[in-house]
Amino acid sequence: MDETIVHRSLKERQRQEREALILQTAEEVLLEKGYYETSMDEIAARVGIAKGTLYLHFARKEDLICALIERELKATLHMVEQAREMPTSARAKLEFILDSLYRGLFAKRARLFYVLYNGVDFRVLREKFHGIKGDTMYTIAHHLVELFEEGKAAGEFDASLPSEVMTSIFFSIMSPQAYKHLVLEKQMPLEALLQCMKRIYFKGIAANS
Amino acid sequence: MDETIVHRSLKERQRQEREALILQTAEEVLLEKGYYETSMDEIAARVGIAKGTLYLHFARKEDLICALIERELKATLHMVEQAREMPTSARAKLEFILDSLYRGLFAKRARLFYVLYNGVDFRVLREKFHGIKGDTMYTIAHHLVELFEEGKAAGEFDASLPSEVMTSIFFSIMSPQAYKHLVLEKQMPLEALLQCMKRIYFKGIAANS
Amino acid sequence: MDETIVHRSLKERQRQEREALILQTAEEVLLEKGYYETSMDEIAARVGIAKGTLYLHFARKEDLICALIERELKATLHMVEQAREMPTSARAKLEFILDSLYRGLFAKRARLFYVLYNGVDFRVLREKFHGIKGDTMYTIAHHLVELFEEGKAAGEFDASLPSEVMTSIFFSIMSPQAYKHLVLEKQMPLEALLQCMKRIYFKGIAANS
Amino acid sequence: MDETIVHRSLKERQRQEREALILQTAEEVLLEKGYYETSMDEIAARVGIAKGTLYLHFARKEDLICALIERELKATLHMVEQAREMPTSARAKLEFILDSLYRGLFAKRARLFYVLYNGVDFRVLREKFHGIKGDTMYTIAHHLVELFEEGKAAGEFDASLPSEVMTSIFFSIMSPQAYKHLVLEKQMPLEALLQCMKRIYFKGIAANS
DNA sequence: CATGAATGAGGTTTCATTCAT
DNA sequence: CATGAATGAAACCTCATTCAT
Repeated sequence: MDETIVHRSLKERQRQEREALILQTAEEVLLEKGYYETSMDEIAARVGIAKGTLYLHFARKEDLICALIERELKATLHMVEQAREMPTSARAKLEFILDSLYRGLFAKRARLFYVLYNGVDFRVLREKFHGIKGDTMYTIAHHLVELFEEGKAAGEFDASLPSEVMTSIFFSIMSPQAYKHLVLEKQMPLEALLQCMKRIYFKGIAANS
Repeated sequence: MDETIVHRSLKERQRQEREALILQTAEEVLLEKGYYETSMDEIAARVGIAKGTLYLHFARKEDLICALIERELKATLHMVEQAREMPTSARAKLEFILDSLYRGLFAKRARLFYVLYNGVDFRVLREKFHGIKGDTMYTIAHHLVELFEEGKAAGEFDASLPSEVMTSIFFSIMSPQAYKHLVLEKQMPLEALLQCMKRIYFKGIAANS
Repeated sequence: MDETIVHRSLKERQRQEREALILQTAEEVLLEKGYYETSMDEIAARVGIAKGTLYLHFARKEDLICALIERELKATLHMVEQAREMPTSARAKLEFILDSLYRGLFAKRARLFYVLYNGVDFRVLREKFHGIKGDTMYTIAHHLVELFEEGKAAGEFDASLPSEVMTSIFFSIMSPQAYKHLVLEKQMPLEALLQCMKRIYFKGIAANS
Repeated sequence: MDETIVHRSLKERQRQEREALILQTAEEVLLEKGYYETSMDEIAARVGIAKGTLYLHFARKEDLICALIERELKATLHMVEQAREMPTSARAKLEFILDSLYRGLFAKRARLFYVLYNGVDFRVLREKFHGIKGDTMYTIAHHLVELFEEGKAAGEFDASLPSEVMTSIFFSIMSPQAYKHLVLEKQMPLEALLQCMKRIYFKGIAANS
């Protein structure tokens, strides 16, 4: 019996490891090629498994992408929760979030997140996706709203601005295009761009002193 | 002779009208479904013509989309040029541009423009597309940069911010997602959203007085 | 009345002239590109008429090609009849035919004729084509058979060889591939090739002296 | 381990068998209808597989046809090499080649070979095709040239005739049209036709004794 | 379980032919 | 008559998904 359990949990762990590998790989391909140019064949090949095996983990291409998105959203949520627990000003917490999202070669996560929130790609996935939104995405947004409320209460932010709008702009202010255009093409240092964005954004929402 | 000319110009006008209708329809489908989910079949069906007829006007799907994009970009450029000629402050001109882009049911043009500037779609079109970008898109961006310089010179905007960054944010600040989430789902009036965006943005880039 | 007739015959002559022009052009395109790569569009464009006009003359692409073939066959028949009337030996007549067919830049006629007789292209046209074969082509072949009989009677050719076989080989001995390979690629003079072919062929069918 | 190998080789053998079946079928359709009238749909249907399966074996229609051609050319080359090794006169070797090509219901191979060497089809394939020609086809032709040289040296053939011309005629002497006309329509026995052709050809190129 | 060959719906594109002007 | 825009059948090819081994 025990052996069976151990065996099962071993199998199960292997399964989860492979699933993680699939998600990792899918993410890479997705960011390289975009949703429609990404084929299940290529993902399977890059992972080093058969296409059929891919379908043992994710019954549809959609499902794979959704799992991917959910994974990223959960990691993001975790990061946002970390930020909320920081013993600093609301602004500092928000800056921490921005930095986390966008640092590290304009981290994959940020690009994925952007694609997710602003993207025009996954149009078809929207419905399914909404299930996730109502879950993780909504929680993230809610944390941010609370952070903005927190900042307003502390006199940091302009209380006459709706927190939802502040959240929306927060998520759209630094687009991958800006990164591509300014950092990659025009050679602007990422840090400089981030500082600039923050200056504009936080000044824009600052309380009138 | 005259008759021939009249006849020709009639045919030509009909042709252009139909082409406009195709572009119009393609735009709708494109915005509804995205590039990859848009089929030539569906466009033809919606226009009410045969597939072959579509190909008389646009030899490839690519060409149709590019024509579409070019049309919108040119119209946008025209609008931006109008703004530049206005006898008002730089900020007023920029507000005019924002209003033009985003008013009217979050005008299709804005969404297309957004997709165009921030999109992760069209990955395949990039080459051809670059011809357009490098041409019209670049000119539009250049006008904006000059508007920001103008505002800086007039003491309206913070001269220590790079105009390119201001331009990037200007284009990404109001994403279709914000519109969907706040206006469509949360029933926020578009005008209120626009005012809010503008307040944040222009305060964010304002000169330190 | 008379005027009508004159008018009609004028129209009719114009019509025939145009038809000839169409056939001429079609022949050129056909030889350049082959049957399947030749489009009615291109023929019409090269002739300088509308596609619809083409269809006033030839109701189907097949018909145009058949008319073309028939024209060439009739010209060939005419030439063969000329040969038959020559006051020379059978061999000289046959050489005249070979020269006529193959001289002049490996005359279009020869290539068309070859395509026609040996070609693998017009497979689809075969049925329709057979109607022509049974008409003109058959007559041509018959003339050749008679020429061979004539030569046999005169002791020129080997009487134990069936004239039909002699005819078949006569038509296949100089393929366009031989021309392409030897004359165009290997720079062999056409005359030398022709002489060579004739030497082999006529020696091959010569009477045992 | 062994099982895996066996399994693999079984799969591999099945794959090759199917590929052979596809080539076989494609050959039939090709000979019946010609390149342009042959559709991948029809080949798949005749083989009894789905269209997609066809594309697992041959990524493009072109590739399928080329594989077909290459297969035939290689088999032909093999046969020619066999002939060269025969301890007989050059003429006997050449007769062996002719017999091999044309016997057996005017073997498909001969027709394909003819189409290949003399065809006006495949215009589009020429580039890819040239790779094959320049490779296998050239080798075959070269063998023939050497056979003719051999015969000349042995006093069998007329040394004043260029071997290249002899080769060209050798390949064009027995056209599929002759076969159709004489054997199929006029009921001439294939053997008789072959004998006749050979008599004419070899007498034509014989040395003047 | 893992595999990957097989499937077939669906997409783009071409072009002979028709027909309203 | 002449025109050429419109048609739509049919071809090639891709790829998510299934399923026998």
